Amino acid sequence: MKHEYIYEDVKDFDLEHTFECGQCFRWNRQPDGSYDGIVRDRVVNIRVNNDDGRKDMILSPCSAEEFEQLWMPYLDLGRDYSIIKRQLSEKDPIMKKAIQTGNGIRILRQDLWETMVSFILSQNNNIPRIKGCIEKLCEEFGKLINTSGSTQPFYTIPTPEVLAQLEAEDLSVCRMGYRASYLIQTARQVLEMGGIKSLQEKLEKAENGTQVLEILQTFQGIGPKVANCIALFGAGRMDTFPIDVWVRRVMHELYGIDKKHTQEMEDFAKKHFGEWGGIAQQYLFYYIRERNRKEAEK
DNA sequence: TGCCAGGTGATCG
DNA sequence: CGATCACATGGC
Repeated sequence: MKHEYIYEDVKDFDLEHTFECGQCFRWNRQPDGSYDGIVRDRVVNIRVNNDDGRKDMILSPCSAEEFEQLWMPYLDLGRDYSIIKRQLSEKDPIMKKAIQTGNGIRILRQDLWETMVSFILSQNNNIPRIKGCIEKLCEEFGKLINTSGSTQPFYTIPTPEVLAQLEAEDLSVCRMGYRASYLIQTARQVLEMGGIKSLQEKLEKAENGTQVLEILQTFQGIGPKVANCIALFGAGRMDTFPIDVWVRRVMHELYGIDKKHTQEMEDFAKKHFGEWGGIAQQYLFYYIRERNRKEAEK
């Protein structure tokens, strides 16, 4: 009998919107609508019982202690999103609509190294293929996770120590193309600076968001966009604003900013969305992709 | 078949 | 600086 943990009456949380808004790559929808996810060396299933508007979140397997220490912060459940949503909705009808569409998105507080790997692989790539590259990488070079009773094996993300010893050809089985050498070089750079813990401390000590981005951009394969994603999803910097092709589309179609004017977009985001830029960006990202998906269906 | 995908690095005016 | 191009891979 698996141990379950029930988090009762969860607010502002939607499984699909949170796990399929492009911020994470190791959560998979199950036939019953629940999600299996791999985080560090844990595997868990999360489902939500929707009872007359009241939602209970059920994690399995999960102890009370594990919930407090791992899942509570990971799922960002300590934050009151209703205040943020209200602030963003005011004075901006476009954002208001986007928030309605992606209602229940939470920004996951992911592992720093995992986000570095994930978003280095994300460049000039599409989400299904990114997921495939990451899974193959874990299968080949990660550690098998002990899940007693599970039919299917799960693996961790390989550490910088493991990846630093490889050559680009070793990764050819993962089909990540030219990004393979970026990954290896970045792993080596991380070791040179004393390991991932050391980088984490460095980021925590940074004076502001700009400095965080500067540090991240010293790694091979990490430019402005990828650095913003790592800062947002892997370092808890909610004040960042990753600008990718989809956000460019939103900024152009909905806010009337020229697609080439990146600086103008950054200034607009800072002024308009301020400290919650990252959350605003996720709503916009989800909104435009959802709209695009529905258009394609027709 | 050519274009696109959560871009970046290198190179050239 | 800003513009331009190559870079692997697979889906449509």
